[in-house]
Amino acid sequence: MAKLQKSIDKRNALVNATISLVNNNGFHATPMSKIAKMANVSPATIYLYFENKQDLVNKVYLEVKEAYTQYAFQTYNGKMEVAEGFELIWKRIAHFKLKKSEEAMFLAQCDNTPMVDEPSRNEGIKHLQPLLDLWQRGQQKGIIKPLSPYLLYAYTISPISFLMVMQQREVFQLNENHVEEAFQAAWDSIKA
Amino acid sequence: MAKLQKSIDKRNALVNATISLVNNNGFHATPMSKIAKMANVSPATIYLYFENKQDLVNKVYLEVKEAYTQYAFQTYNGKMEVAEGFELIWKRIAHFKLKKSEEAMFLAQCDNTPMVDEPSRNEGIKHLQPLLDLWQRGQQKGIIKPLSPYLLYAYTISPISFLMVMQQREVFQLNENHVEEAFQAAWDSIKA
DNA sequence: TGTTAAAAAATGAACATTCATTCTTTTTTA
DNA sequence: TAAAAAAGAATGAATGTTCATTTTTTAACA
Repeated sequence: MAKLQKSIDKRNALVNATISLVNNNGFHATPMSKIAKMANVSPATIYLYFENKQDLVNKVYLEVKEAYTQYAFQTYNGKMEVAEGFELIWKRIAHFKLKKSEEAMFLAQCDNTPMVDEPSRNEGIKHLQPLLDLWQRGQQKGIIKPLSPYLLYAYTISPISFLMVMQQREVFQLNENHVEEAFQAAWDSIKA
Repeated sequence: MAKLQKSIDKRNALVNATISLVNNNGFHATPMSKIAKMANVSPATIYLYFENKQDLVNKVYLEVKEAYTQYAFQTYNGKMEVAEGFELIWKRIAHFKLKKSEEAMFLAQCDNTPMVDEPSRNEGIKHLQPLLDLWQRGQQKGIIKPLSPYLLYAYTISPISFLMVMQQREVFQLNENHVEEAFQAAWDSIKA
């Protein structure tokens, strides 16, 4: 009786407040009290939804990562042609990073600092498996250069992260042409 | 008479302790007391060398950034051929990021979080000017594609940052072949 | 259907701790 | 020996977390 009626809205508010505050002030300057205030909730309430601050940030990280890969692979299926699949995924990733920049920014911070703990970070890595599988398939068919997946990732995905940061800092405004150019550069650098 | 006899060794120890602790624990879990302890110094002594914690991290950031670009442009001069100059700089940057991974890691953290303040971040950006000049020269000569410097940076430099992180996490061991491959991919993606 | 009591959720204040910074004293340097 | 540098203890503010209490929800029963 009466289990799990905790408000999903309240939880979402906490997650969003965490993302926003960490993006703007950094993890070090984001006290629980501020998160609570922005979510219109008492500080104590956070502890009904999360064990502690570390658990909160871990969970937010994993959920955002999940949303990210969910978005990236949404319209992809394993039977597509390699080139077609890669273009699809690449553009979905680019779209996510540029349109959902709050989430992408948060991920960048998590991926470049020890603010999430090791287990959660390892968990987060697994989500990109479909892309790794696609690359492997491409390599077997001789469509993609026989390089380590880390190199493939470096050439194709990591540039988008940089562009996202520049975009976010309003130092550079990307348009559709840029995206197409960037995709071509990415594809050219890994196609056999 | 007796000005500036403050020990440069002590200052260096503080800088190095900051880099190491921030890399391993994050800014949020790096108290002044720990920095002092690792540098074999009293907490109060830090305030003889730096105004406060923010000033400390700003200065460390700028000094590491300085060392980075110093290293990157060490053997470059503005009269080199564009292709030659680019290869030189690119490889120096790669070398720095992979060999001096402590410093590179620290920069990555600073560049992806609000832990350094806005003025210092802007100051840090200026240091890459010689590379931007080289690109402009290359574009005038028709050697380099007419793309925004942000795109050029994204295609050529930012992949190394990703590889550095993977290297650091011991998830992937780069060798000389990888570096050569990565350079070729970078150059191919921007040459006209 | 309306009442009620137990359970869950939520809260604000309180707590212990940690932290950045400063104060006072001692040590080192010139 | 005077001035700078360094140290350690002290301070006050801030922070993560918990506690005691109130409010809301749920569901059994009249």
